[in-house]
Amino acid sequence: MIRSAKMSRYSPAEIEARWQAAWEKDDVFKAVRSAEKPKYYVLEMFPYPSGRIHMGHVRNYTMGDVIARYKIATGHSVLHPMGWDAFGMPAENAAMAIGGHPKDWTYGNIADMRDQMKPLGLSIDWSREFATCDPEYYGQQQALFLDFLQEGLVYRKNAIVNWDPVDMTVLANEQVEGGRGWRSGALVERRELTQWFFKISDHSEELLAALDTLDNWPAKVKLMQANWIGKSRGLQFAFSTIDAPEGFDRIEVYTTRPDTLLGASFVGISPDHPLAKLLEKTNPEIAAFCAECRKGGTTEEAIETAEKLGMDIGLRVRHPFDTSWELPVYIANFILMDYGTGAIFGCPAHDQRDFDFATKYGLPIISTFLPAEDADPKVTEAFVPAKSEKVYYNGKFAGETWQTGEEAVAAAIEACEAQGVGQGVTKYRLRDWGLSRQRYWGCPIPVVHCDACGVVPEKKENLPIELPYDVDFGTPGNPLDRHPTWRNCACPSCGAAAKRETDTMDTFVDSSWYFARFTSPHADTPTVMEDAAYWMNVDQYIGGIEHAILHLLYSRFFARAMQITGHLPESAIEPFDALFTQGMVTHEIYLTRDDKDRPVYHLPEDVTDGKLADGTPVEIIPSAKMSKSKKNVVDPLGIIASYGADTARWFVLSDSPPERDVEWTASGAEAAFKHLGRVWNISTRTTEMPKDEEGEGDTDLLRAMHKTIHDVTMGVESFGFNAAIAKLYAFTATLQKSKAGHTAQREAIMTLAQLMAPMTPHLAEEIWTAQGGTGLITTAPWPKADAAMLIDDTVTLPIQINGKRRAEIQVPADMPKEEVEKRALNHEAVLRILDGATPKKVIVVPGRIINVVV
RNA sequence: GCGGGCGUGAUGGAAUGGUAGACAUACCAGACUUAAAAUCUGUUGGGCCUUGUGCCCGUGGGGGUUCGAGUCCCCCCGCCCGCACCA
Repeated sequence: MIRSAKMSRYSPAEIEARWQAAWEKDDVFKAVRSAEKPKYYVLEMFPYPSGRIHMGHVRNYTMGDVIARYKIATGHSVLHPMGWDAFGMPAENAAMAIGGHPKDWTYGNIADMRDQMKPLGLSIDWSREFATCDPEYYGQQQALFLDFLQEGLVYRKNAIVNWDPVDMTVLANEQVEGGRGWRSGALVERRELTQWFFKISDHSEELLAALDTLDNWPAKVKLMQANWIGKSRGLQFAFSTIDAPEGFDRIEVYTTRPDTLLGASFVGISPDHPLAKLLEKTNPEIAAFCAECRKGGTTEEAIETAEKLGMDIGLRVRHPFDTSWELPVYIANFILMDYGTGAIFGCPAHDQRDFDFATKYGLPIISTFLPAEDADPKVTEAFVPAKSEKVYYNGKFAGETWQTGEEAVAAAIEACEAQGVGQGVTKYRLRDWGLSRQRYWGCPIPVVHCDACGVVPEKKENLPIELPYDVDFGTPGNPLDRHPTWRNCACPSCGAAAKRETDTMDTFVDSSWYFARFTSPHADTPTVMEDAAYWMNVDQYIGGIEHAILHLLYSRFFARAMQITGHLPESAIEPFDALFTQGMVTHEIYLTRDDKDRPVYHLPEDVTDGKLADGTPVEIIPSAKMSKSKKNVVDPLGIIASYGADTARWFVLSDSPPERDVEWTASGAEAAFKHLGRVWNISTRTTEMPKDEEGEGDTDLLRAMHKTIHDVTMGVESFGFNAAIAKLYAFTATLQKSKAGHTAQREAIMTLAQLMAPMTPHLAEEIWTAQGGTGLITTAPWPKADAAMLIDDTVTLPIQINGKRRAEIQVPADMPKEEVEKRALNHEAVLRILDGATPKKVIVVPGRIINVVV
């Protein structure tokens, strides 16, 4: 039994540890399957174990915690787990930079971060914790991989990587800086390797169509995913070539704008197109050009922003509608082999990129449609109207003369098919997911290369294939490749000596099913159907908008793949019922300049009133993402030490809407702390009040209380935490000024504590106990607003004249519209402004507003 | 370059298409105090005059829809996120 000390001053350091111990002792956050209660699964995107928590974590996990605690109070059986996205490059980089081993570094960081997280008082079931680098986890991931392989969901093909020719190693995109390797500074090249792929593209249509079922996802995320999948309807057809090398008498192209076929002025192929590859073998000029095109990074951004280069390879093709019309063929660096057929036709009049290209290489620019019938067909820039806009087609082709782009495309496909020129095709931009990584600190791909049997899956009983510990990071590249013995194994098929695959998996694989693993985190199969069926789906998923596409799309694919392989029920193929994307925590940047005018950054604690300790004024850059290099960081541990976790939790929720960035300010944190102190003082005052004296305004206080219950409940349910907190501030002020009697005040302060409990659980427990509440506030039922107390007898309606507010009237809430209108028109100010004029129209929105139009 | 989002007082922000600026910070003023801190109370978008129950302007800029726009539509500017090997 917990007895609070005699209440005097609000001292979080003392109460927070005590209540955390109480929750742990009672196991209140242990997720238990229950037959009576509805379940609720709340999950925040798990962190990378960098070693230090930052304010962004505090905000993210506090939001999830508010939901979890609210759901506990509303009678749910709650699953709120935590784990670690623990594989990845930073651990290897640390090993290279400062020595040590990725495993030791990672587990050390996890221990540190767990220690930093626990004082926040989060409602997490720590018994379910795991790290993706635990062999227990990644062994099950290997089992999933083998099942996917058997189902044909995984295959091998060649793909392009960034190659550092000096370090002789593959580079991640972030390791390519301005087209050069980050360590060696060498110009990066593109190189082909055989790699493993998940067949996510087989599910393009499904993943696109199912977005419509995700009612509780932000529309922007669904839109981004839809655009990423990129479904298009176009025409695939061939240009016949003139005197081309053998096997290339046709060049297949795909276009989404067949209606512009009469504006074609050249054919472009990718430097990786089979024809380009053939020609570069014998033609040194073409070889040099292709090599030039292959310089630089592999990102779409790098390719799209690079200067457009092309080379006329001398080959000519015939236009499908006019065999006397010949077009040149260019190799061009902006054409992707991965999309369509790796070949396009260029229509400079209606595509800005083609326009720039044609201008550069002196190619003809032929208009096929115009904004108006009498518009000048001479083109000075690409005319690219929305596809839904009607335009005038000046060349004879297909469909109406005046039609939208969409109509024209459909008509063009139909016409081409009828003439035997190609066929209508639906394509998707989404590519298969390359999962091979030539790195050590990841989940080993459980396959074996046998001279006799080829690529053979490892036997499940040999899992997990564990990473060897004795590796060296002295030289760049994958230490698994260099390991003296680890690769050696017996072929699972024929038993002969064979070699292990040394590639490991993309860390996106690790994070694509962890949410399912949390439902049975220590099982010896990836999931347990019964547990998965009970806890899935995640009812509320919370994380950063930066994961809007890849992580969420991959997870959606994995849920389908796991369903196909019998690891998830059909009901869980859309694993996240509701998604919320939260904003960042930002802070001002403080800087001075050195003698060369370079910025010198200063920590917030070294700056007071815009000055350093020695009086030097600092430049201030507002609202910047917290980053170590800019020194605009606030350490949550320091804040917890000064003010307590409740203050940190309260502040990160109070100042901004959760989906937007919040600026951390010292004064804001101070204010949050003061406010919690005020609430504490009200509780103390209540306990010291005479118990049997009559007060004044009991009903007014309780009315305000019920309104607050209503508003805060709505706020929590709709992620309006900042608005909910504003209501709590207002109610605190009302309570503080109230002269109500003890019974009403006690009810008010206990209710206030309950409404605050999801945000400031320690303070809430302390007040609950001080007021004689039963049990823990954490498990006490959420207060219910009394509907009768929410209805006002009279309402104040603003009166607008021509949309400008000119007066207001008080009327009974249930007064009929006609009566309200009559009263408004007889209002003194209204009569004065109307000055005898007759209103043309009077709009009365009951309970809202009156607008008089003259 | 392409896709998505955001932009409101000195500051963070509030506002189912219906009183723009709730709530908080900061500032200023007052109470308490020998004083300071702490605490409490109050004022504060800009402008105008005739100081009123007053008028005009005001939600990045420009245009539009509507009785009514911060909110919806179009164009522009700025910032942020993503672009498939960062997590």
